[in-house]
Amino acid sequence: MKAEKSGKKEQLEPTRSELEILQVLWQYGPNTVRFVNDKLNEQKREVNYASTLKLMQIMAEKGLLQRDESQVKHIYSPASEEDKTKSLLLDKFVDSLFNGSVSSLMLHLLDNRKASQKELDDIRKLLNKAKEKE
Amino acid sequence: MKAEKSGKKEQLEPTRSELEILQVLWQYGPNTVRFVNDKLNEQKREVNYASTLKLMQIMAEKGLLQRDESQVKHIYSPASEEDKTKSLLLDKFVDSLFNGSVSSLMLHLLDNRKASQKELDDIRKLLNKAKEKE
DNA sequence: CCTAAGCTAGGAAATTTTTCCTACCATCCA
DNA sequence: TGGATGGTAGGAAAAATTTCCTAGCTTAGG
Repeated sequence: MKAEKSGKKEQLEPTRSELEILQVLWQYGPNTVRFVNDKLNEQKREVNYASTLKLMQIMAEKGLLQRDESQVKHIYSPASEEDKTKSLLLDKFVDSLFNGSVSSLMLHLLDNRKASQKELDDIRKLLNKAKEKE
Repeated sequence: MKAEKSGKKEQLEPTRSELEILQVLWQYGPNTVRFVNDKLNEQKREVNYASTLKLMQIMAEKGLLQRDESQVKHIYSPASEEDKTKSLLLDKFVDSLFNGSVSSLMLHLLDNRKASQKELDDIRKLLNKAKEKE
């Protein structure tokens, strides 16, 4: 166990599989295991129902998900906000790969041609907005 | 085994620990296990020499590292270019977290205040350069 | 009421990743 | 020459992650 047993609910990093589940819940909102499992099978890959169930139970234990047990079919939802979780992961990613430098990250993105023209424009707008705020 | 035994040398994703090692090699260039292990202990966390050795051996087997055995002290270097590996990881990251949308990623970065003023300027310059190329 | 269908929970096991003990080989130098 | 030092290799095993079998409970339908 890496996490504290009690006390601080500091955000912890989801694993790969856990992230897949979070994505479904982010996209479709709080839902049952059955629903999530179906979506995983549609959108990602074949997974057994019991596997998804187990994983979501574990995530609830870890505090990654919240669970409403008032119904027979438990409803799970992300415990932390989507933005917060993504930002955490993003920070770690930038730190680990680009030494914390966002512009260095951008450089790679541009080289990649991963960004379309429209996206470049969007990004420009974002930057201008950010500038206005100052 | 997920990887092919032979044939295509398609790029495979380094694990977390493997990434730490790559980072040292990227930063300092080809080096010995001893060197890498020392840097890991200085910069990251405590690791046993044999662990680092083993991991680097595995990475060499996988094709993540190249190894010069002509000396007693083997010299390891990344098998793939830094940029290429980082771009691969970046692509996967953007796909998995932001549905492939770079501007959505940027939005998060800006909200994060992860980017300093200077960095924002740098990014603007990058974008302008990208624009000129068109 | 009985049964089929669907759900959760509890193991257990398979896989993947990480760690490190230990044997053995080479080199340096007293 | 012989011992200390420092290197690689080969297991083995610990730890973390993922998978899924199965028992037992609940509910809806006939």
